[in-house]
Amino acid sequence: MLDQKYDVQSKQLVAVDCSIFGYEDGILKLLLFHRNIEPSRGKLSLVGGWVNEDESVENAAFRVLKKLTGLTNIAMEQVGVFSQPDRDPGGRVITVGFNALINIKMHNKDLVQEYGAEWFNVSGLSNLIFDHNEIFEKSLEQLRFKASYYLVGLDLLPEKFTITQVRQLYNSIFQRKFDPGNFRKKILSLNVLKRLNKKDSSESKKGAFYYEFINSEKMSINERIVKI
Amino acid sequence: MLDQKYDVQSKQLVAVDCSIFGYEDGILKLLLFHRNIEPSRGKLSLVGGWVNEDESVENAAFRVLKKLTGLTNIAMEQVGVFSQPDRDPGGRVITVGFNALINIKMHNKDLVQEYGAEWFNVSGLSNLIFDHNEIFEKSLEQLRFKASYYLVGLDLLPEKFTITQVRQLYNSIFQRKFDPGNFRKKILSLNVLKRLNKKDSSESKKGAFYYEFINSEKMSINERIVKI
DNA sequence: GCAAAAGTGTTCATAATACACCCATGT
DNA sequence: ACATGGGTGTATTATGAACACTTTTGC
Repeated sequence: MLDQKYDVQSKQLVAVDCSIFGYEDGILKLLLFHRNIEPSRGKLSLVGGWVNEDESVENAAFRVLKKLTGLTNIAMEQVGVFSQPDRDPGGRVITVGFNALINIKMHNKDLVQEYGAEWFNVSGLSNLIFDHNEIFEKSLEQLRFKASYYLVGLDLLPEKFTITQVRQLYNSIFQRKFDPGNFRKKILSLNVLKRLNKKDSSESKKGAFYYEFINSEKMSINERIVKI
Repeated sequence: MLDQKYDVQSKQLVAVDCSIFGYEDGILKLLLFHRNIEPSRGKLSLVGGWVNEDESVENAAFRVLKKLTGLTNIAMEQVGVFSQPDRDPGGRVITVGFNALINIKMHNKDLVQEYGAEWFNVSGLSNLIFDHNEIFEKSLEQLRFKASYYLVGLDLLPEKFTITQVRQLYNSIFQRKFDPGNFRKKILSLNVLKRLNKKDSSESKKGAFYYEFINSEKMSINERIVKI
């Protein structure tokens, strides 16, 4: 700080707002809830919560995610700070956007229902409250960016999965169709998947080999997966 | 927010800390100042300031930059939120890191001196207060990342500059030596520079053509400049 | 003439993309 | 037998990196 003392500064309300992405039936979805406090009661909102004095913003984000889905140990990432003084008509709130990508099948549906939350298809979302559209757009952009460099979301798929399933996940994230042959070659060239001897015959007559993840550590930012 | 009311939440001190990078004599530098309040009075610190209730964090960052350098209209970018409860021994402060890249020759040296600030070579910096080392490391990483996709810092150079000058700037940002031939070809292939008819003869006997920037708008993220 | 920076050209390896084509099998 | 998704191979093009080589001119 340039010169002012700590005790004469104005304090602010600080919150987190989480873009919780989920994947189910080949579709990328976002968890939203019907806001139950004024202002804008009943309208759609990202999942958020206040930041307490004795915790980091990351901790607040994890707390919010757990409260709504029951999930812990999910990677979350900062998206950015949103702090226009008038962004929340209810008062001055500085919010930190966070991203999470979860397996819809794994979360606690009772909690989601209790809070009036719902999963929405990400394509076409545009009527959230406040500046939540902006936060969501930036979150999606960041998810795509990350997915272009890292193999994301393997924990969203079953333990054993086919390359086609990975491709469908990527199709849903990027809203485009990747070439089956090229995508397969690219993913396998990363050397992070191990082919099993079992086959999945539910999607094709020939059957597709199952793969599993070896480990996550050493994927570098140089190994670009898809070009965006 | 999931359910709590606005008026019972705890408010926090919010600050910005800016990594102000400068370029001079072929060297990348960082503006730091000797902190003049307790705790840690006298130790080296990033340039920071408090966020007021009626402004965005971006506004606070611009305000701080102007206060210390006199400069306005400088692009600044969020680096991230740093919010460990104990990060500042003086009390709970949530800080937002910001980046700026300025031309050292253009700033107001009197202001810098008045606040006890100094320019330090970025290579080897490691003894800042609190978590400022972490903020600085992330800032430098972000600067490099951005410079790998966009032609940054052209306003740091004279109006008319040689390709060699651009390369030296990049050498200083990445702390490595780019191949003169390849760098030249890559930069010129972006089609954002226009060759002038004048030559600079101060650096070589043959003389090097001056170039100037055409415009900044349409550089896309696909046009990678250097691989990191 | 020579050193030194400016600038051009060549080669090699790698990677993205498009797309042809074979494989296996349930119906 | 044939349609369908699985999987492989190939041609094309673009790009990065290494580096040889040519140009210019002050000394």
